[in-house]
Amino acid sequence: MKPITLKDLALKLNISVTTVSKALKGYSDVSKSTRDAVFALAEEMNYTPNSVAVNLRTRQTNTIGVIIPTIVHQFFSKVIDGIIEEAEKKGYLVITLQSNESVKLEKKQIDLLLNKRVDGILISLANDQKEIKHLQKVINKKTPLVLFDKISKSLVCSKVVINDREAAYNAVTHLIQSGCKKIAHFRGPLNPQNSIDRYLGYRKALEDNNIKFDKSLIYTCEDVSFEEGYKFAEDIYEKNKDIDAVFAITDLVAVGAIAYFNENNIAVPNQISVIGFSNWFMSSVISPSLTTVDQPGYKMGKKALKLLFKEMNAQKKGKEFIPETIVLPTKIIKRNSTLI
Amino acid sequence: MKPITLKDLALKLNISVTTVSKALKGYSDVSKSTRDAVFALAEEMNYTPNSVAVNLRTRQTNTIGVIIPTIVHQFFSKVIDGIIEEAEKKGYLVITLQSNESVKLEKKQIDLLLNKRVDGILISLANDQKEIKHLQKVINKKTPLVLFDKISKSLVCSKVVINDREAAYNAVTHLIQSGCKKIAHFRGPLNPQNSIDRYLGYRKALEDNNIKFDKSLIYTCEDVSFEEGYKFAEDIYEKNKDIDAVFAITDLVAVGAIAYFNENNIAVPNQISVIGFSNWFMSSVISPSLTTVDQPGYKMGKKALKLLFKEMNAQKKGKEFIPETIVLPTKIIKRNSTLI
DNA sequence: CTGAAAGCGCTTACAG
DNA sequence: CTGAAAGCGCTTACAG
Repeated sequence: MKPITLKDLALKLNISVTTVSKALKGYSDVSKSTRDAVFALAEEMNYTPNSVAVNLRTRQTNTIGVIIPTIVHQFFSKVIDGIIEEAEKKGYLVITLQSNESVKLEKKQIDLLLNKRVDGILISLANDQKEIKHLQKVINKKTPLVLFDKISKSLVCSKVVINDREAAYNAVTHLIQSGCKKIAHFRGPLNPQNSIDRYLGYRKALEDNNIKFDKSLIYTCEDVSFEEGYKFAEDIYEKNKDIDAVFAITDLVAVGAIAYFNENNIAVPNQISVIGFSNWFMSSVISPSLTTVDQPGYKMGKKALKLLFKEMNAQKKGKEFIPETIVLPTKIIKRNSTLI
Repeated sequence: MKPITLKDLALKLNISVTTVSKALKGYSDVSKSTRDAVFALAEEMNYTPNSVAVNLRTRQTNTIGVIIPTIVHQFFSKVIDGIIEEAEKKGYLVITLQSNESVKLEKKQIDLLLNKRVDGILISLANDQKEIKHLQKVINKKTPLVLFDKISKSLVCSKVVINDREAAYNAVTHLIQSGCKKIAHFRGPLNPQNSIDRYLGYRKALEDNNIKFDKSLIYTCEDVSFEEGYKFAEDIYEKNKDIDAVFAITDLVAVGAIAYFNENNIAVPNQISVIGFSNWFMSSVISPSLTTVDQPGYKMGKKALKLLFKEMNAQKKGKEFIPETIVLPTKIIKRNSTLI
């Protein structure tokens, strides 16, 4: 039951391992008769090459590593979907790890992947990112690295993102154009760049429309959860009956807010409009259905992998590679939680 | 920038590679002074072992492979979550592959994982499963294998499942107890075992309650989608105005049905009750919220991996391993789409 | 306590 | 066209 090796084939055919290897790889300097014999026997004995040995010899594993905060999250599972599909096309396998928003875990996982000698790493950073030494290490070791969605501006490497600031700007502008004037923002945690950017987009939209920024209308999520959305909606409504819109950091939070409004007979969107971010499937089936910003997860996964391959290929050819940043377009999906 | 190897350390310390290796692995037959020197240098030079070489030498990769139909599906992403968490605890990495419900792809992926010499494989089968040769191959090669959720009865290996028949039986009984008499079933595709079992549970519940089975109340999903739920709801309502309940193969289908009923002012649950299966997060936030059967994905992933390890360990010790089947409990989550 | 040697299963530059 | 040899980076049984 031990796997068949090249040696087994060579022994049976009475030729050298070298020749068997070359025959199997279709080298031209092997006679047709030998090649045929090798292929026939390999087929018959059900030979499959031992990837581990090949990897060691070629210093290449055809494996890439992916680290995301959490997989049970529609956006990230879409990204993973895109990555796996694209990787498979090129004969690569994908190892997925979850940081659970912990930088400590993230560090350990980077080391695991590095030891595993993956050919490249794709990562979306944990929220409490303050230091980036572990990522700098990846770059120093010349392991291709691409950040996506949750990135760090201070790292010099390729990135795939959306323009969070602009997307948020557009979302809030949409609310303003529909007549809203007192717009709350349930923002994300303080650290992540995309949470900051969405907040800045919100502020800019207010500014450009001469709406005074009011700090008391800002709530900060820690877990970015349904419960927070619900709780913040309750709190803000009790303190500001005249609030007329909520821009939430993500659909889950928006759905929590809508749940509170529904339960308390506060009409969405007639009294309060709500706009989310991400476009989870869920948002299309709740009532009222949620207007939101579509965030192209699947595409982001594909693009991130393509960029990684580009870097890997440049490296193989010994060429210099200049990091690229790809900004994917977003669009507002208009549904029934906003007036227009 | 080439990674540091044992040889590099040995050269610097003027000792043999053997001793360096032993020191690093904490063998007792290395003097303390040597060990200290080795550790100090390894630390200083940032040595990390090359897993590929270790894997080749030890014939073990500390990697397991997982194949699921699709990752963008809350149930499966929960399973993956459970698998990854559990694997990480034991120092294992997880390669995830999606069959997209294609057996052809599944076969290729099995080969990939086998070539990769993963230490074990976890799989939830594609729907159009008719043959199982590729899985039999895994067993023949003595690679530990555990099936979960979507299994094949004819394979002799470990399995982790829920009792689909019983769960469906309970769901339908719940509808009957609430007074429903004309209960439709939007079933899954014809092939998968769990789809068959849920259908059988439905029939048994009718039988035990003296409700005559009516073939025209059965609709068969192909994609198990929202759209199918919607379409089937429309069709059945047009043909049977007196229908009073729908038991759907999965939440997504149930949510599609509810969407149709809502849009057409057919009161759920007062006119028609709806019960789903899986307990996606979505089900708790739609209106009316969906009564459903909770399917423990996270736990299933953990259990499947534990069973796999059990088999791997037995194998290492040369012990015989008798395949086990674990049946996880399910429960009905009562919400507002049913009368009680 | 230390190390030479063999070997895991491949690939490839080189010689013939 | 074929193959001996070296080597990828480790581990481990064995000798001293």
